[in-house]
Amino acid sequence: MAEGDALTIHEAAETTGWSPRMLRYVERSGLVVPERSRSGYRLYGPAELQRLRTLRELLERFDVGLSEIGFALRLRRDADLREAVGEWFDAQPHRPEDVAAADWLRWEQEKHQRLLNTQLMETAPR
Amino acid sequence: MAEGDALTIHEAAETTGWSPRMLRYVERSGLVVPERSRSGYRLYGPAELQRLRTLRELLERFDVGLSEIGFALRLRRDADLREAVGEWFDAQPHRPEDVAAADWLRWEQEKHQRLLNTQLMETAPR
DNA sequence: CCAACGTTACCAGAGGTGTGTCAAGGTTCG
DNA sequence: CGAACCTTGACACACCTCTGGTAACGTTGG
Repeated sequence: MAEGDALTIHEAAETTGWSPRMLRYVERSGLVVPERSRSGYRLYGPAELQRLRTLRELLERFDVGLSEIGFALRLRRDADLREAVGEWFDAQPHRPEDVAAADWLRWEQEKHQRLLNTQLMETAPR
Repeated sequence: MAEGDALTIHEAAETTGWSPRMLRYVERSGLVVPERSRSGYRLYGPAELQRLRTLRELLERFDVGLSEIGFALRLRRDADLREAVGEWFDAQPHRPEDVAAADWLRWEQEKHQRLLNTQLMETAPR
């Protein structure tokens, strides 16, 4: 055990529901980056643990991926990008929202349906 | 040619630099959704053409993908999601970003140093 | 009528994401 | 010292993104 109330990666994994593998992956995505001990061990403090738990909830609740939150982070940091994207959206003369939204929704539903189907195929091959 | 000054998918492809295949893909992503003729043909008007050109520039300039702009669109439309993501980012007590980045860099350097040391130990034990 | 175009629905292949596992080696601590 | 951790790196696999095809079939216009 190391100094302070910081947990090692395995301990952090157990209390947050992530796997150690995924904690390293999350770190690489830049979303939760723990401190390091002198010898290089990751040290997860209470703040990181909380952040990991809420991140998990966020991903599940909205069915988004790490890369998407990573892009949101990029949007938040890069003012040029944020502005350019905003301008592109704002430059809609007759905003096709409703039609597009309906289409998008249908597509999403179909995706989930496909996923569900394959899962059913796997778990109930009888 | 159809009614008005609308172009068919092939014509639109030529003047915007996308391929017909990609125009359908862009449509499915919800970013540029053209009107349809009575028989189902896609009709690209001047607004859509401009939108396609600027979208192209946006993607190249920032090296992002359609799915990422699609996520930005989702962020813009879904207030719940936008708020949740914002809260998650804001709930950073001591924002580890800068420190963590610096720390990581230091760690990398040290690792290389250690590696170099061990290599020296191994290759020059004579 | 028929050539040339449109539609959807598939297959395919390269590259990224998400996740597990394993190997080779360093660290901690009883 | 030795067990039980930790580190990075790599292989593997399934799914998604992006992009190109091809097939089967409907539409348009000379």
